[in-house]
Amino acid sequence: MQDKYQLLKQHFEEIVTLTDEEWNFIAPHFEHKKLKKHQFLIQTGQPVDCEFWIINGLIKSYAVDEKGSEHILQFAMEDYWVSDYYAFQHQIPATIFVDCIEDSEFFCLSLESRETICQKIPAMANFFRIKSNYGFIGLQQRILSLLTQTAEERYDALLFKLPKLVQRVPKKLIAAYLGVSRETLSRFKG
Amino acid sequence: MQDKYQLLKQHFEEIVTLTDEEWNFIAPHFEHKKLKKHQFLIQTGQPVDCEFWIINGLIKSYAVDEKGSEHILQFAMEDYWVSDYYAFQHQIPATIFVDCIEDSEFFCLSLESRETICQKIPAMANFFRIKSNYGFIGLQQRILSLLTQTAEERYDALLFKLPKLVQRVPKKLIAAYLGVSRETLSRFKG
DNA sequence: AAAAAAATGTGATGTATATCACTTTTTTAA
DNA sequence: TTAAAAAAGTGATATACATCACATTTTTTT
Repeated sequence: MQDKYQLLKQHFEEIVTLTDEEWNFIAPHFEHKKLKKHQFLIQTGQPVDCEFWIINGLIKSYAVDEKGSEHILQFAMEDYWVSDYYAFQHQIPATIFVDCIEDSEFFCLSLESRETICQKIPAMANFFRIKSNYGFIGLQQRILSLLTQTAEERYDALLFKLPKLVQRVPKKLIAAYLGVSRETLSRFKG
Repeated sequence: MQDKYQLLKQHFEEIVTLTDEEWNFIAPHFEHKKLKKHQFLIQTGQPVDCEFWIINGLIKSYAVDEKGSEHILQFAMEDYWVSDYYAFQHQIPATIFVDCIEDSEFFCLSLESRETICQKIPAMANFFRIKSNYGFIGLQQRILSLLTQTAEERYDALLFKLPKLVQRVPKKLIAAYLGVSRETLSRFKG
């Protein structure tokens, strides 16, 4: 399992540098876990103990509306972070689901651990700051795409940006991510 | 002008604590500026030298599509941060506009200054990390609202959340923020 | 390998919202 | 304080997309 921790260390060191001493402090805060396809990391109403860093597999976070339709907030694959960040940050019950589209392996980090790490190790505060910045920018781009583009344009853009993801998951999930019905999406492009 | 700097210090100290020495290092990196209604902080094609912390007034950031329509990414009022974060982070020309809806006063912070401050003062790395987190969460909420709600539901939610903003700005700007035409918005509610 | 479940495709129809055109009201500036 | 500009309201019409219903194909499970 040690090799999985090396992946995590490398992930941090893409952005900041860590001494061995720092890494030895950080690593024990992360718990390694595996789940199979269709299993949940987070369910609405339940406490959100962790955020997750994906080692491999494919995970989705999504809201379910009154009619029972899914609306996908994020596809998370290897090297991505995912949680119900609203609930995690405020330490309240989850309002979204997070589950595995494929068998997945990941590390769990509690809010308390994250704060401890960031207080103790400035490089990690910078790591999470910079990651969060990029996340923010990505979401702004997505909001612009929702405001300025048609559903078909958003589909084309996603096909261009993440062609493998579009192959990898059922089209109804792509539709739920783009904000379009699966029937309408099925009529695009050809 | 010193009092304006005190507001900025208080803004940081809502989240982290700073020694006098730290504050003396930080403050000179912020430049105080004022602009009048309709003046630009950022224009597409121009370099994005700064992010901005709003002291007072009202500012909007928005994209303009091929047809010339505005799509509003953010309304920024006192105590908010705003920039073209995509361009700012990557140090490329702006792809959105940022201008004043009302006469406004703000502080400017360059990317270089921000990074210097965060490297030198861990508390500030944590400040920006935490701020960025909240920003990320806010954008996720907005994406969910765009995916799950009708235009009228989004309008009602905004009326509930920021009633004063809805009073304060032309409805066509509210429409451009919600992702609905001004005509349709004008038919809501009553 | 067979049966069940899930995903996909497609026609018919409905609807939320966009667009266009014009009028009225309010705000801004000369 | 008057003219000009911007904002707001509203009818008529157009359209992107949703929904429903059902057939077909693909994947999963036993």
